[in-house]
Amino acid sequence: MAVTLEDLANECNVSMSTASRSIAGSYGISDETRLRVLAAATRLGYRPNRIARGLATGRSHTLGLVLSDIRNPFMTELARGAEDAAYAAGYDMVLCNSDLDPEKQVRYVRTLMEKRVGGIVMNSVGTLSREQQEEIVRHGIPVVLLSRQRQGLPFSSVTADNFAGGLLAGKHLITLGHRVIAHLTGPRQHDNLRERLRGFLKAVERVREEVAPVVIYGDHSSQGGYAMAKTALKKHRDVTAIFAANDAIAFGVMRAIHEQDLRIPQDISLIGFDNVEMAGLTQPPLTTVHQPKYEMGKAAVEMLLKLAEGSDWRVPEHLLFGVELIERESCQSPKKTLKESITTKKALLALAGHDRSPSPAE
Amino acid sequence: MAVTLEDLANECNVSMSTASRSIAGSYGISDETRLRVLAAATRLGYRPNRIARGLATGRSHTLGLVLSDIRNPFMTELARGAEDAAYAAGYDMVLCNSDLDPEKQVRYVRTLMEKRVGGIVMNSVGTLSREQQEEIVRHGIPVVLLSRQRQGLPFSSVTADNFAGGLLAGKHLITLGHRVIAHLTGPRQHDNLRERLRGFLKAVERVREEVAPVVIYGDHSSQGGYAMAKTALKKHRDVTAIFAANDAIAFGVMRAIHEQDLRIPQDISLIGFDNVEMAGLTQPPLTTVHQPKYEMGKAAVEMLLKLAEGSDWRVPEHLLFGVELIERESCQSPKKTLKESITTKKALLALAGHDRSPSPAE
DNA sequence: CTGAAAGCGCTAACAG
DNA sequence: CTGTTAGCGCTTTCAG
Repeated sequence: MAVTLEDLANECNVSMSTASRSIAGSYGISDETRLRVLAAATRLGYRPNRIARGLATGRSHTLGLVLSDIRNPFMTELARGAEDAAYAAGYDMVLCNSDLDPEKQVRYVRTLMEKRVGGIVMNSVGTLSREQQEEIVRHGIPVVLLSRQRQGLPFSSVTADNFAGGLLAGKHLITLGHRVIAHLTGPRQHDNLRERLRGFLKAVERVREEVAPVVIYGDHSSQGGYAMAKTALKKHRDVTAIFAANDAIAFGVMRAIHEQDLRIPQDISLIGFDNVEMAGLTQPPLTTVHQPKYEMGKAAVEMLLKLAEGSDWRVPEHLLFGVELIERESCQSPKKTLKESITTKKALLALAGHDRSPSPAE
Repeated sequence: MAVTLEDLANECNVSMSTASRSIAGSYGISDETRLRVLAAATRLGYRPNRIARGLATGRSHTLGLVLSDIRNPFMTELARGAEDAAYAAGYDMVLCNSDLDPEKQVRYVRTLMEKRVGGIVMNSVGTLSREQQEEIVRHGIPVVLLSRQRQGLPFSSVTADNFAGGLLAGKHLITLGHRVIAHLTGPRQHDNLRERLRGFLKAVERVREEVAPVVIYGDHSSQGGYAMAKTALKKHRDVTAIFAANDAIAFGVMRAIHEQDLRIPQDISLIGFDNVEMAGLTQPPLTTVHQPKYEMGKAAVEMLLKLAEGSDWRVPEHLLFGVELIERESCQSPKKTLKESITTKKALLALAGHDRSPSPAE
């Protein structure tokens, strides 16, 4: 049905190899024949069959991306960076939503391996058993872990500096003068969240005698954030600031705070983590720790491609991206007097030091 | 390097066909040999090479999904529905972000065709030239348009009832008593948006003599929404309600309204469209028109699979999903007296008729 | 129930 | 510069 290379060769009275070379643009073909073949190709509407080519060359020019759920805006950004890098290199990217379900995860990885993809960017290894991970290693397919790390396996990784981020957030709140700070986070086993917590605690440590950190574990989603905030606000009435372990949690917190008829930042300061797009659009705009999500996704497939195309076996690389505090309008110093309970935006901005103009004292 | 079917066959002292049949689980193999082969397969760590299989069978068990940008939460939801349906059917899905760039679009579609995918779910046809669209038709690859329609081409489609949605939104605002309503939308050529506008205008028409609709065109993003709201609020000071053509626009509108020190819904009612997840998390939660995004994505690949697997040529199908008004807290009747400028949530809910308990009068 | 053999469409030595 | 010849790893008639 479809026109094949052989048809094309016949049409031009050349051998298949000549036709093949002309299409591929390889060396050793006279301009004249190449052009003739190319012309015939468009005339006949020839489309190379990449799967045949893949069988012959052993490379599918496809990559796999497995993550828990593309609907998470954080992942979405990673995915976009990854896809762009793949596209730039002439690769396609198959998307796999594992939902952290071990069975789906395994099935996806198997399929990818069976399709002989050039490599896999993986965001969710946690649920893979040791044995399964070793199966992957044995198979020899390049893998890079994205926003995730794993000890003891020869997988490369690209991550953000979660510890530094936690430290940054903690410091910011402390510098602002907060002394009773709640940190709302997710499951204890979650490596990234654990690092953020560690960073936060480190910040607190420096002023150990005056600061009371309260750590609440829950679901790292907006629902979880809502629930955790409710308990935090009830149990710890003296809390003046909340550090949410990610922006989704922070959104839930905002809702809870508003429901209590409290104001952000006048009554409670709030800081998030990730800097997803929506963080700039809430009321008030959320101060948060920025992770270079797009760049991380991009870097992950670039690293993967190096592994996939480099013939030699290399030791795993680990790329660590820096993070950055994005100051918006959800934090201010805790109010001590009624007077400091400022409501006009202008005054708030001035207080938060948002004014970018050169300070007169400098 | 990798163990092949031949290796497996040798190991078991059977022919390749027997081995093949055992793996595929086809009929006509004694349980005994099948089990023997299967055992050997796991023992040797045999992984079928799907690309070889694809070449032999002519089916790649892969689908393509091309959309403008996965970072748009609306698309993300479509994509997830699509991917789930693909997974359920044993297909993989390659993700293509076209950015509405004609060149990328073409390159993606070509690659997909060359990889002999079973079909393509397309959200962005608009930028394809007539000629290119016909190339696709000629190629014979199944295509279903997702959240997009195209006249004159034999492409199936699944869309939401945008007209009904616009009507719903308009009616809601009018019923609430609003008489000066602004509709903030995107480019005029955008089919879905045009339908929403049409629905809105239809709602307005019924009370033509008293209602003044003002339509503002801009960018259908939060930035665009912000900008459009600014002009709307400046030029039309009597506006009491805004219908944003999608939730992203609405988020920008919220920001603009807050910046003017106006309140939602006390001063301005706001209604969106799409019902993305974040709509339930803003302050106040956004009233909006729900599109069954996930289901639409799912339905699109199910339809595609029918086309891909059904041998016979069928006429294009068009699936139209209903929409639904989700009443949250961003709308109320326009205030006429100072007294009606209610601020407590309880009173607001009562006013908006959110109380689900049986009304005493019924 | 099992085996032999002919491809699927393309690439890649290896000769000319 | 161009043609010949083997495969790549699997499925699938067609015989037995």
